[in-house]
Amino acid sequence: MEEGTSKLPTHCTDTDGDYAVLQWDTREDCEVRQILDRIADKWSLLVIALLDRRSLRFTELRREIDGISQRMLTVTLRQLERDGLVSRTVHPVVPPRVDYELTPLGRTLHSTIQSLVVWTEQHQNEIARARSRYDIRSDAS
Amino acid sequence: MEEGTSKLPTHCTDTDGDYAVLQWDTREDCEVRQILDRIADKWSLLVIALLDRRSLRFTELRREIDGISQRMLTVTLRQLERDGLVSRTVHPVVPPRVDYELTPLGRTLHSTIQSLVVWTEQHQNEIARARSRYDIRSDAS
DNA sequence: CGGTATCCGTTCTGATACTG
DNA sequence: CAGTATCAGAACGGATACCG
Repeated sequence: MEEGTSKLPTHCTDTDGDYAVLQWDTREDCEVRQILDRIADKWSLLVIALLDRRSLRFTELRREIDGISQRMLTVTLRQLERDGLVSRTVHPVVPPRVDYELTPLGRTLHSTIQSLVVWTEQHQNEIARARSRYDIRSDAS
Repeated sequence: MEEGTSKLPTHCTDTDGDYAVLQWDTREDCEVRQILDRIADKWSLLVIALLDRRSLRFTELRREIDGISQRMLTVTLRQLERDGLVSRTVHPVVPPRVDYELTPLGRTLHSTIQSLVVWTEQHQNEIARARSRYDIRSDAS
C-alpha cells in the first residue's frame, strides 16, 4: 500500500533566503490538491464555519445556509463525514433527529476557515472597489 | 446605490459567552458569499499560493499548476485581477512577456491561503485514514 | 425529520484552432 | 509567448417524488 514508484512525496520544505518555502506537489492527482478541492468547496466552507461551538441538526444547517438544496447539504455532509471532519449522530427517536458536529480534526480546520471568512469580511469593500475600477476600464475599451 | 431595504449588514459581531462570535449574512447573494466562492476556487487558491515572493509569467504558472488548461488559467487570472488580488504587467517586447504578481491586497490574503495549504499538508494522512475507515464501513453495509 | 433516487437543465471545463 | 474564440462532453446542482 506504500507507494512503489516514488509516489507521494507530496511536498518538500525548502529553505530559500531567510524563510521556509513550501513547495507542494505539482501533480494533479496529488493528495493535497484533492483535499483542497474538497474543503475549499463552496458549501463545505460554510458548513464548517457554521459548526463552530455547537452541533446543529440537518434542518438547522439548511436554514442557516441560504440557497443550499437538500441534496447538496446531504452530499456535502457525507463528504465531510468521510473526511473525518464532521461527525454524524443519529438519535433513535420519532421524529428522527440527526446532529452534526465538528470532530477534533474538523475543529483544527475551523480556525483556518474562519480566518478566511474574516479576511473576506474585512476586505469586501476593497474588492468591490477593485471590481468597479476594473469594470469601468473594460467598458471604456 | 446604497441599499434601501436594509441591504448588506453582511455580518454582525456578537458576543456570546467569553469570545466573539461571527455571524454572517445568510443570504445567498451576500457579498461575502460571492467573494468566498471566488477565492476558495480550485484554481484561484493555487495561483495565489504560488505567487508568493516573486512574480511569475503566464507559462511559468501554467507549468507549475499541473492539469490547468490555458483557458482556465486565463479565466482565473482575469478574475483575480478584477478583484484586485493580482496585477498583470505586460512588457512590450517580442515575444510578449506578461508578469503576474500579488497586489498588496493579494498578499494579505496569501498568508491565510497558505495556512489552509499547510493545514492540508499536515493532515492529509489523517484524512486519508478517515476515508479508508469510512469506505470500509460503507462496503460492509 | 432526514434523508435517497431520478431526471434534467445549466454551468464548467478541456480540446482545438487561430491571432497579435 | 500569451492569449481569444468556439464547441462538445462532463460535472454540478436543483426540482421532484418517494421512503424509514
